[in-house]
Amino acid sequence: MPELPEVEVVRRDLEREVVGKRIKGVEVDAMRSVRRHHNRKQFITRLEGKKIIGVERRGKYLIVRFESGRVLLVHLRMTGSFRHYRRGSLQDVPHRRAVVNLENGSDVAYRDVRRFGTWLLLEPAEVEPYLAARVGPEPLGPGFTTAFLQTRLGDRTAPLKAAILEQRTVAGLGNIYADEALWRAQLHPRRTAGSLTSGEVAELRRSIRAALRRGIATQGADLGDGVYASGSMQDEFKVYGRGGEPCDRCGTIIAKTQVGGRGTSFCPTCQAASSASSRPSRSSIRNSS
DNA sequence: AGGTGGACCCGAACGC
DNA sequence: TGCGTTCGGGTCCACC
Repeated sequence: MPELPEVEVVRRDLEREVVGKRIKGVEVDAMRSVRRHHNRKQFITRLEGKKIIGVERRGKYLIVRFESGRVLLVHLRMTGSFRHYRRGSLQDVPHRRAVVNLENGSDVAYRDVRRFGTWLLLEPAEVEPYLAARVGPEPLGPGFTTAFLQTRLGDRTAPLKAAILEQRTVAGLGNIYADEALWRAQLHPRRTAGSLTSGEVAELRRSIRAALRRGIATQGADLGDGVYASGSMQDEFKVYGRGGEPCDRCGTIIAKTQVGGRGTSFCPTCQAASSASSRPSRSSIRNSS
């Protein structure tokens, strides 16, 4: 599912294909978010003839900026994806929900099997307030400090994993990279968020950043399900989707459970519920024999 | 106020 | 084989 690394890969692709281009036409079919927030005809009219000057990202939101200052805010949710087609090669793929025709003759198609994805056209003054209400500092940016994370976890009683999944705490973190980050930090997903020592918070911050960076470096994860992103991160997962397999660090069988209503995979030994002292150290990483 | 669980959606995987 | 059921995932919202 697209989380920060996958969305960043999509952003880079889109940036390369659409920045500097002008929109000729837009087709929108069966998009709940457009019907809910806009008059469809007006939505299309507002995009036609407009020049795209940038594609940015905040958390999992894609920010398509126009010359006018208006912004198309796109959230892929679970199964949203974009694909760029050269002039005349546009295909009528299953679950295609929208197409943006560019003036150079190429097309950008939007696919979304489960139709959770959202497109929202915002006026210049609306963009920052909208995002500020929903997402915190970029975890790979300078604002994501240990002090910030400590404040967000505070004395909260929610499970640690639920706390870091909040987008105002860690913008762009989703279920997969949350599990991967907690494995790296050797923290139990059900630990009470407020129970972490400052050392553990610092390690958590490092682990979140490392997991996300690794995701970007591998061009994100490709989990099929109609998603076009084509990275190789799925081959490097330490816990996600690996329930029943041995932990790379200690050999214990990876457990699969529910935390905060979300499927959660973790190593019961490395990520013990308490007592950091008895856990395998980073230096005892197991050789694959 | 913080925490929890359901709704949204639909294909895949599973059970019988 | 074919049917029905369950699951999952990000975000919002209602409820406690």
